[in-house]
Amino acid sequence: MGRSPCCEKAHTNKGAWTKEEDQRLINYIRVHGEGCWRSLPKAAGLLRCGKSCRLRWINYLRPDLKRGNFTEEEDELIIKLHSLLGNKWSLIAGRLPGRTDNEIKNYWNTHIKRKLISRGIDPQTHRPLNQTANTNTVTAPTELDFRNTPTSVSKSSSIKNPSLDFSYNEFQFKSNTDSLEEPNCTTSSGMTTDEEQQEQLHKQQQYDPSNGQDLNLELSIGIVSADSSRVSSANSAESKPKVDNNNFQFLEQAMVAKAVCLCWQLGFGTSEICRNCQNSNSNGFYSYCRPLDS
DNA sequence: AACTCTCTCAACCGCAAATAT
DNA sequence: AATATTTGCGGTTGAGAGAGT
Repeated sequence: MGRSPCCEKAHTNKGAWTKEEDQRLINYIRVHGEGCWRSLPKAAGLLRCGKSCRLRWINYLRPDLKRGNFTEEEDELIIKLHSLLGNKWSLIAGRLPGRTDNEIKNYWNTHIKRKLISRGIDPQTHRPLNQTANTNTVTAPTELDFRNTPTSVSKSSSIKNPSLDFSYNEFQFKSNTDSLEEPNCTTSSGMTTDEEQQEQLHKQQQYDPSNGQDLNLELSIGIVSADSSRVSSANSAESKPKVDNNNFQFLEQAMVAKAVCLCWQLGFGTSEICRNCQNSNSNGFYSYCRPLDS
């Protein structure tokens, strides 16, 4: 038996949204909040399917959206994140406050791809174009590389290697429940997590997948155990900490659980997570760090 | 002015994961 | 545990705008 349609297509509008529809949606969400997208259209008096409402809100109507062109800094960050994560647009968007996955995806396809090609870099592999024919040679010091992995593969491919490096990140994960231990616990490698992070940082500095460019991603991810309320309820990471080795989200959970603010690691500011990192977004990740005085 | 081509981006679609029953 | 339902994601499409002829 196939899936039932998400809505009664015969009685729903499609295509561009009118101002009146936008206003109805905004008004409804102002009063009732986000969520329950399935029932929202009827409740809000909209002849749209729930998915359409959700998309319209997330990509266009949300008040915290940043409008306008991408900055050079955002360009570079997207490139770096794409080299790390591949086409994980929602994860990339999680690092760019006010930007949506759809927006970044479009921007990537229309601008950044071309930009990289003009630099002589293959936008899929992030390697020089004349080397992409030989990309079977794995040069990264990693056992799992998510870059350019089709969704179906990354979601279904087994993370069976017991010693899992999350490539290019300063954090190393093990694909067992130890990965969710508290900081300072000794891991299977015999080092404390702090030591591992130091070493991973060192590795990161040594290895550069983007052709000699600095790959300090300036990523920062909050310690979920310190205050799990910071993590959005939309993210099931904290509410269902089950470990699914076949699921990419396991890595997200592990990242959230184990990683710490890089600013903090590097000794910027105080002994606490910087305030940029405290602004968790809907993915449950914290914003990437900007300089504290920006 | 009229037509064609190219580009952009909002929106749709199908699928899979997550959640509910 | 099995099935149904909802949500979220990534790929793709197509309408509209702008540029070129």
